[in-house]
Amino acid sequence: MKSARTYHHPDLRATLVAEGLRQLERVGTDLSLRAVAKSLGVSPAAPFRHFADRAEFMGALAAEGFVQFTLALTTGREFEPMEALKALGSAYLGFARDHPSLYRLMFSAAGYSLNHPACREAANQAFGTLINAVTRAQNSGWKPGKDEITLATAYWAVLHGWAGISGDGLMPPGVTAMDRGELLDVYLS
Amino acid sequence: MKSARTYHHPDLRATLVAEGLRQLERVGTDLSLRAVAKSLGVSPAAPFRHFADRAEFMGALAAEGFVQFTLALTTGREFEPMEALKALGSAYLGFARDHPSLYRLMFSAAGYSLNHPACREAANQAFGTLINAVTRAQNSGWKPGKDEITLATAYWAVLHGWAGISGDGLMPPGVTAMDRGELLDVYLS
DNA sequence: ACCTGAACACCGTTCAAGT
DNA sequence: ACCTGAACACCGTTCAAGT
Repeated sequence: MKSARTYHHPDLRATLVAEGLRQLERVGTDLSLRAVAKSLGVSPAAPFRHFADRAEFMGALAAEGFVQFTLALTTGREFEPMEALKALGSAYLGFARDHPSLYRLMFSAAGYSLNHPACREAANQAFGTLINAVTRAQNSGWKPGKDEITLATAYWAVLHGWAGISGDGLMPPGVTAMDRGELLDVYLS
Repeated sequence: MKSARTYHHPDLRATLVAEGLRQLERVGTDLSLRAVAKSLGVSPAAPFRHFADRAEFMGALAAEGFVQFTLALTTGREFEPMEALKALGSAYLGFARDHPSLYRLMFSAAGYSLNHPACREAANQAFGTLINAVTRAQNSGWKPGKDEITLATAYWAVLHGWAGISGDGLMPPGVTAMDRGELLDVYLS
């Protein structure tokens, strides 16, 4: 029924991921693998030649999200340490705001990120970027004496929590204005 | 086929919520309404006499979660303000740790909490408890001059982010030990 | 007023059969 | 090696019919 020309897709795996990322932002984190396949004109069973199951597919999306994330976090190297730390926070919140479903997926406990190895590695790299910025700030006199990993994790927690509250529409009315860096002044004083 | 005795359930709505909360913690946030109905010996269509759709059912679960949450947060009134603030944070993290799926559901943006009115009201009450603790601390000299709602939101963000990172299994190895209050010392110094 | 039974459109997943 | 077609068990949801 189908010509041999289109029977084998050039690179179905990559195309599925690309379309998956598109649908993720459109329909949210419970996107259907069937719908992704259908919009690519491919059979519902086709994705299973490239991903063991839906969880592995979602893990691939999350992994791709983490590399984009790390890229977005690599910023502010030209600033002085304290400004660079704020710039990183600003970039973090900007990414979460611009890719809400992707960000949510990346940090979902549904096992997408947890076991998926590529995903974990990409996440660790993102966290490494954060630690670097914290270390730089600490070397310039910020919060001396505290363990740097603990400090970085706590900073991560502020950003992660802020992104979540904001993204879930739970931010109290008066507070919305400061989601681009001023947040950090509250604790980073 | 069924006797008139068991045909009408005493209080199906409440029973559905109770069983829903049970299954939520067992199978996670993507529990099936059909499975809940089945384990109650009731037809798959029965829940729809009590909830408009699945989202409204999940909203009811989240609302129940928020009242338990508020209860858990009402603690430390006997302590001095700064200790009470830490106790609240400790209780917050304890709740998130003990009810991971419920906590996740409560803050999920899938629309469960957002529109659901009972849920929003319960969430606001929980946030009010937090603001009270922050105000008490501020009146005793903590971070003077900062807007109290902003301050409370930032504190909330630390806790929410910490709970998320911890619950998703993303906490770096060395940091796990301090999830019961010492976290706060990092920023609340 | 509340519940059932059967149906519908959807979903993830499997597997023999096609190219 | 990669994809299809058809099937299976599941799901949310609707609605006429039962109590």
